[in-house]
Amino acid sequence: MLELAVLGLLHESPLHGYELRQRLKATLGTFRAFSYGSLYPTLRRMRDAGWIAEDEGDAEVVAGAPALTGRRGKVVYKLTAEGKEKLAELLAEAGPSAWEDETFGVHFTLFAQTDPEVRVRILEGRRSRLEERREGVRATLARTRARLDSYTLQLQEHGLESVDREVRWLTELIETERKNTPARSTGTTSKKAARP
Amino acid sequence: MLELAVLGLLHESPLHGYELRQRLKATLGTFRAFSYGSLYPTLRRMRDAGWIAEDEGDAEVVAGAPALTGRRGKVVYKLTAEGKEKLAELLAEAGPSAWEDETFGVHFTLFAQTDPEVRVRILEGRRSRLEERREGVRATLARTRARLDSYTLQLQEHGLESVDREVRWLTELIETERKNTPARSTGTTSKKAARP
DNA sequence: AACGCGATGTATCGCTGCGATACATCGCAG
DNA sequence: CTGCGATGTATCGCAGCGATACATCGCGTT
Repeated sequence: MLELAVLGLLHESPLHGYELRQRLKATLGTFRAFSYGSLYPTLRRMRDAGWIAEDEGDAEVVAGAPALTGRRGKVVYKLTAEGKEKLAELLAEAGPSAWEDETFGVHFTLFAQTDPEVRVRILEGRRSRLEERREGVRATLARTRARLDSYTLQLQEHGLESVDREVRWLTELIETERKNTPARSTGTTSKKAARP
Repeated sequence: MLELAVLGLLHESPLHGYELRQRLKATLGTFRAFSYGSLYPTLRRMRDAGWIAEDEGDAEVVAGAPALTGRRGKVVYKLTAEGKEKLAELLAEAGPSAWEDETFGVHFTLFAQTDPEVRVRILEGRRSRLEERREGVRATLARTRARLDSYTLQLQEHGLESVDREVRWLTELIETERKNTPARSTGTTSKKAARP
């Protein structure tokens, strides 16, 4: 899902690997880093897929002595038309893949570029996912509570509270979101709206 | 670090893969699952390394028709002497590897089997690690705040608060821990104590 | 003037773990 | 007697991480 993040970032301006990684750190914050070990291979894959292209141009600015081995200028990437299409497609994605732990954060940072309806759907999906998990854990916990030592119990408690906290956060966001949208009809509008 | 978790679980009683996984879910709770995709290969690796051994015995209880293809009874594993050694070694580990995101939870669930001094050291290490991360994010955030849209900002804020929360939790735990131990001298005892 | 160090920059390698999937058996409810 | 959900073992491809290597640039110190 690094792909989505990269696409989103490049949509604003062309960037090279290093910069991309800085931005990734800046936008994702506490959530993840996306090391170079994933970035560069992904960039290559995306280039091969035709979603992004190398935007040579200011390479000579840096290239003081480019004749060493096989040149070493910075490689600036920018979105292609296909890339933009792909981005739009991924941004419209409001299915389970969007509310998974690893993916949700990325989607969230791109909410400014996301359709309001999709935003709400992702937020709600994420919340259900979390609630499911919480109930699952609670159930297992109820069954096994007796067997567990106090440390493990404390960990469970803490984990459960964390989930609770995120659920509450999401709920607030959803309400704000609803308030800010023209409120198209009440409750579950549904009736689909361009599902791929 | 599934290895540590498995070692810790098997230290209490012999178990087979499926059961191991149930226990893993029960003890780790919200933190992770450890799918079969990691469990079984790990089990094999550990067996090959000599840390665990297959404890055949009640295989015939289940084996109604064992002659099918190449038998299919449950495989019960138990700790070997080497396994116990390895467990003790890993349990004494209080270095950076113990306070990483993925590892910390596992260490924590095994705290009942861990030396009190090591417990405190892990807790403190984890806290510093978190504080470092928080400051790092805060710094980047201060530098880039202006460029970020409100959604991204909210994500940052939420993430930061989560980290804060865990730091507070750890602080409480550390205090409790100190209170419960005979308090060997005051503050940073240090002077080392069997570092591998 | 020389030195080195930290930021910038691209890239690879091995490893851990995940999710999906396959397959087989058992006990039980309809 | 039929099928379904729990029990049980196992593999495959993939994403991402952390460590590492290497090269250049701008900077302040000595």
